[in-house]
Amino acid sequence: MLNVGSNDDRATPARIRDAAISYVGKHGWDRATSRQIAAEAGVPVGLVNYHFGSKDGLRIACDDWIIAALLEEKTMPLTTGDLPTPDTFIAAHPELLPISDYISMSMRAGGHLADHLFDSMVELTRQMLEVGADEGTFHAYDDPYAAAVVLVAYSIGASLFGDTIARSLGGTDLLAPDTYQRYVRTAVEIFTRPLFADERYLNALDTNVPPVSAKGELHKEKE
Amino acid sequence: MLNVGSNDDRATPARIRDAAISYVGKHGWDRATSRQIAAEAGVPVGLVNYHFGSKDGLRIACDDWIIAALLEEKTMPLTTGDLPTPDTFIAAHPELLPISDYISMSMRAGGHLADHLFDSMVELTRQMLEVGADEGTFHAYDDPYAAAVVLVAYSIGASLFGDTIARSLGGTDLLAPDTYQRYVRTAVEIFTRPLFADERYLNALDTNVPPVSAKGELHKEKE
DNA sequence: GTCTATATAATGATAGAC
DNA sequence: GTCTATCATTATATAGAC
Repeated sequence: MLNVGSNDDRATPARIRDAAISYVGKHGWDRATSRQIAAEAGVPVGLVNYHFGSKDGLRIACDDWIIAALLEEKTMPLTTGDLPTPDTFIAAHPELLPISDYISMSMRAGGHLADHLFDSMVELTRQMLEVGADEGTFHAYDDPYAAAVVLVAYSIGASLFGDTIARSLGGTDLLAPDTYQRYVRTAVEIFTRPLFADERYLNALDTNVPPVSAKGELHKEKE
Repeated sequence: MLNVGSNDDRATPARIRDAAISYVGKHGWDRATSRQIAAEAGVPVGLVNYHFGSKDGLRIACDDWIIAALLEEKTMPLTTGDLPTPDTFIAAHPELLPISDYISMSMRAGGHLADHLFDSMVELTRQMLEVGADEGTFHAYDDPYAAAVVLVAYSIGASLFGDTIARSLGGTDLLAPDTYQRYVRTAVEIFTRPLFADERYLNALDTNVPPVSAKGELHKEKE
């Protein structure tokens, strides 16, 4: 899949779709144009709309293809202790690497694909938390589903800001050995040695004393 | 600031800039047009480029104004045990609420403002980790700066996916009392009771057995 | 199915009256 | 400084030859 070699026996719609996934992965849908995608696919512009109807039709086709491709991959290693971060997921499935940029872009942009991926990651994480809790390797949280939701949001944040993290850590590529080691070591330490030295904040919440707002009244609206 | 009431005594450049911040906060720079921004500001299109030269000039002016506005706010409560998440920061500075959407958009899009905000949040978090470690309320991590970087990436992820988190938790608005309580309670529990039930993963890293990357070596400590 | 050429609309930016 | 009118470009989408 996503073969960009010389002997290209893919059908035209597949070539256009793969070119779109590649190009959009670098520039996003807003900045990507039908002409640029067509040029990358080596076809004239007219064929894009002939096969997909419109640019939005192409986007939907790409999203659907991504979802279908991820559904075929069910070998996520639930046995390891690693959380299903995008990094570890891609590491376990290098054949999905060409679409990883597209996925990142989609998470940034939001929308249906982002929601779908978020939900899938939550479900995977929830299962891993369950297995880990049974095995005694993971802590059994009071609200396991909510814990999965929050952990997924965290891991996506780390994924989207991989380049920024690398830069902050003095490197250029997060996957460079030194930088990646420092990053992973820190992340693992955070989930091994709790940030809060004791349970005072948790107890404050459980005794109905919200620590954020001084007046104990949560915010009303967000404009 | 960002007054959109009836008695609008702001100068025209300020009105255009505020309208841009508001509109871009909802739609992003790519989808925002000069005409729509001008319409929201109640001025003809020509004035936008007259005062800011170009659309990109307007963007730079907005970014600079945001940075300046945040620089004026130095009252981030370092004494509390709260981490400087975007939520808590906005909660501490409700006058910045009109620009929170613009900030979120900028973090999604990346670029100089996003990098600047990320670095600022890292520095704030690093200070809080230091203070908290001295006070005994926070854990003293082996690499405090890297810990701040990772925690900021996590908090931004939670911030960018606030709506998605709310939806996953069965609500529509993350700041609705029930949903927010469930979210905060879970986040606090995660940072109170470590995900990893023991130190085996941390020890595995420290004994030179990287779980993800094939070849790895222990990094040298931060400068 | 494929390709060239074109229609239509919207954009950023500017010229010039007031 | 403000506003109207317009230019030049570029985008999506389509028509029609092959």
